[in-house]
Amino acid sequence: MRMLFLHADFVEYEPISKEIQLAEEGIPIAKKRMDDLIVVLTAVESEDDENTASDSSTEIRKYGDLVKCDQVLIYPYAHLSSNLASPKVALQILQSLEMGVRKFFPIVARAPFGWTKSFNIKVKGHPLAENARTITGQFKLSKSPDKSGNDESTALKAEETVRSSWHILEVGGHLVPFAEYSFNKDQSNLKTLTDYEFSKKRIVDEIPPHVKLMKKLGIADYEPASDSGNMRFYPKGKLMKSLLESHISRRISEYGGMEVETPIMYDSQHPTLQSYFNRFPARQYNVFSDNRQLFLRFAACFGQFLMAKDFQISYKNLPLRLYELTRYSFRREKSGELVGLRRLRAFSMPDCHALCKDLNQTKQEFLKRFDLSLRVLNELGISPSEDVEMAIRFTSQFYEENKNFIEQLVSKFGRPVLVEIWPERFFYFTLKWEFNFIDNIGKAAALSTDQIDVENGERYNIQFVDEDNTKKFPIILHNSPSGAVERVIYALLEKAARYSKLGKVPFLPLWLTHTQIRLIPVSSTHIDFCEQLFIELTKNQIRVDIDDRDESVGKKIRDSETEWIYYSLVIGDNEVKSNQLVLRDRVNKSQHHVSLEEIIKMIESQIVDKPYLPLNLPSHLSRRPKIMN
RNA sequence: GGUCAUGUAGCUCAGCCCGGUUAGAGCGAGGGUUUUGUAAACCCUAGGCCGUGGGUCCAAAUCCCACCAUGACCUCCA
Repeated sequence: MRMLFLHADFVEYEPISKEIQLAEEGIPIAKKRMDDLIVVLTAVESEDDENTASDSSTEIRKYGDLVKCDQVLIYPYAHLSSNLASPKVALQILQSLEMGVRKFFPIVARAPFGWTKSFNIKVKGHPLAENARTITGQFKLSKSPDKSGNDESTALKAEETVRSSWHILEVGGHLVPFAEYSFNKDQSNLKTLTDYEFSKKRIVDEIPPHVKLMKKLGIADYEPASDSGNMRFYPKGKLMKSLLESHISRRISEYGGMEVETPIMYDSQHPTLQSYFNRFPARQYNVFSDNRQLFLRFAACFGQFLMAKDFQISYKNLPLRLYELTRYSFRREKSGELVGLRRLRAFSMPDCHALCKDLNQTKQEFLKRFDLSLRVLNELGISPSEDVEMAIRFTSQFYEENKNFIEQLVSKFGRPVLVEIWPERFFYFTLKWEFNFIDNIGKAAALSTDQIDVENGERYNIQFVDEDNTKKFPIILHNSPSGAVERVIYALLEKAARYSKLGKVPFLPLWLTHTQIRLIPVSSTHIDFCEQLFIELTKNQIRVDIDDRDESVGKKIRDSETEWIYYSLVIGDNEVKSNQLVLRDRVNKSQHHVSLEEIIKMIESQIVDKPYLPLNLPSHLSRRPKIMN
């Protein structure tokens, strides 16, 4: 049975004439109207029976709970299916569905069966207002909610997900059904992830702490004049972003990714893109220009695939790695999902694809990228062994045929992982994994991810010439070794907040901080000496600034602390005379005598192999505007 | 869209329940004093259509209604 739920402000319908012989009798020819209701457009299919009807009424009840609505109109709508039941059976099942629904709703109506009807409906404008269901005897398919709609067919075509089974896969290959797995104390995050994915339960209701931190530290903020989920990044945040991006890009380049740049908007009528566009219309930003409907990309896939299609590729060139860091990818996520930097509508995403010759090469390449992801994430300051949990999803067929390979991934990760198994392939990929960061309010956010895509090579007509001189479609891997850059910042801030909660000193990685060392002159007469130090440190690619404001030393120290600056040097007469400096270390809460050379060495040793960018603020604090507290 | 919050100075907030001088504080900003030794020097000043619109009242930041904005949750995540 196929159903399309529409949460409507009102519906008006009027039977016009009998359409088929078996049409219901005694139907008054009069316009009917109902307000604030759920319209269930329904098509009964050939294999449907009383059970499907009963399952369907349960689905309607659930939807009613969801949108808090207690009126239902069952509206026969044959156009939903190309596999209709015979009219006689269909009417019976519709009647039985009606009976079922009456148990759950005080007001239930059914439009006459077998009649040509005119109808007028106003669908509500919220994300859940359109919802499609397919109910069969075997399993239940449900469709993700769609936007209030203009295009009904898109809602029907939209992606269906099957009910999947959940497991925990241990290192060594032991696969345990979720329900039978007992989590030990160290696995509380894995448990949280599982609960989050599986039962969709939350631990607590509060604002994630990174939202306050991103403002307080002058990293990022909401921009009320834009669409929500489009953030502004202050100088410190912009620097941090640039550094993260540059490091990620370098590692991908070392791995072999060829960096490219592709357009951010695409024609929604383009034949290759059309199916994608119609699949997720609710999540697109649309731009109308010159009578064309363009949509903003939600990933770098299109650009790279359209590009690869025009390459001349030999099997000798594979695996072929293409990389782009999108600034931006756009996803018009539902407003209620947007929180601080966790999920945005415009975000920067490293997106690296690899075209592979066959499954064998795919698996080798996949492992390589798994290592790359582990490494990158770790270098960014997010520890794979402490801060993230892994989830892996695949079809049962892929598992049966590639058990060893999957176990290899788990053993590389080194801890049990959450597994979702699909009975069939419903997406373009056969396997995907992701690293999930669990934040302080028990929400999971995916960072690194990789997928094995067996569909888009053909869809985009990307071909390579194989050894036997025939053209073939490659398998495509989709990897982001870090996940969205903004989300990395979110994870780092949440991690720092966790430290804070545990009574430790919160900090961000030294190589990402705007000021690595602050010079604090005791009085204005010491500023000259600070400037000499400044030149020396800057020459060694250390970001340094001078607090030359007319404030007390105590005040300047305090500000340095609240800005989370690792190192401060108070410069007074003693330092000018002796050349011995006293280094204040915020994280270790200590002070010790050192020389300038030692400081340079120490900082260099901590940021080794990380990119450097100069300070993105005036070097003298007296020249800086107040950006945030 | 639903539920629940919130909206007062650049920022963080108090005042609202129980209506009544000229709406307060801290931080920040401007001016001055101070030239400072490891987490907040001192003094002065300027900042407010109390989200918007209605209503009740002699009187509304305060009570009522509507709207708008923002957030959390519901839901979901190519």
